[in-house]
Amino acid sequence: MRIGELARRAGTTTRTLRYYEARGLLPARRAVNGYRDYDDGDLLLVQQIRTLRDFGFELEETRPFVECLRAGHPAGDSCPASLAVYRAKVAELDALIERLRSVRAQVGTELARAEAEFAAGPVPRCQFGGTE
Amino acid sequence: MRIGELARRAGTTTRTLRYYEARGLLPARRAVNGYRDYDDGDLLLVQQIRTLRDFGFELEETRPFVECLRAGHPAGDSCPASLAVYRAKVAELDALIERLRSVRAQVGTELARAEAEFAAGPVPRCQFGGTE
DNA sequence: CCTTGCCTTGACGCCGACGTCAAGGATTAC
DNA sequence: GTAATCCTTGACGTCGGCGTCAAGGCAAGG
Repeated sequence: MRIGELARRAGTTTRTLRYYEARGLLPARRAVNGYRDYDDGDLLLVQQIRTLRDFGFELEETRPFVECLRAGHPAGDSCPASLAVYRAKVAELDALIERLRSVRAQVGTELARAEAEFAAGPVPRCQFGGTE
Repeated sequence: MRIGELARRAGTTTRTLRYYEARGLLPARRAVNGYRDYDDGDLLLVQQIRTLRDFGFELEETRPFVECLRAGHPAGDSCPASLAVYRAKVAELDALIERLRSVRAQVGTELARAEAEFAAGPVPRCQFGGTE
């Protein structure tokens, strides 16, 4: 299949697929006319990349999975390097979530405090208490 | 005080302060020689911005707080517009945390599954079970 | 007078993952 | 034959928040 069809079937764009090729993630055979020529295996590669990207993986982090598939393994995560990326990502997510929870708590506290002050003293515009 | 001192006292750089000025967040008076001239109120503005930035607020989201302070209010969050930003940020954080928790769970599940397969069947390299 | 260290503006660089446009060749539909 | 739709490569644009460099002005100490 050609690049347009692969893009449609993978739910992405031709620009994205060419970008992946430029990054060395998706090498393409060429037809005699120079057109890129893909098969169903390439579709699997793209789907693997897209799935991980949707999870928030950076493109480089998908490389072990892609190479694992290209090496003939049944799944992208059938290789040690992929598992290492999984573990790092889980740790990264745990740390990030904890940080965000902390920030959320602090912002929530500030919000509550500011709302309380708002309910108590409705906007002191002037220290002499002008009526305007 | 001049820009270098303000930067030091605020724990940031002169480049950052000039950037804030260019964005209209930190207008600066000028001395006769053209040097920017700041006072302690400006330090408060910068500290307000940095605090919110550390929380993950975008620069534009700090604007209501800064304008609130510049309007003479005691705190950056003494104004309705600031409270609105707080509320939006809390909602945004809640949604983000929930998404990340979902991703974390899925990645954790995939990791566990892949590890289990790894322990069970150690790398089927060839469908004929070659010894190499 | 000269050096050092502050300050000024202007402008390009960076990062990631593409979007978008341009110029031109190939293919397909009618 | 020709128009519409694909494909090719190349290259610049986007976004946020600055970093970094360049060329030059201003002030103070020795």
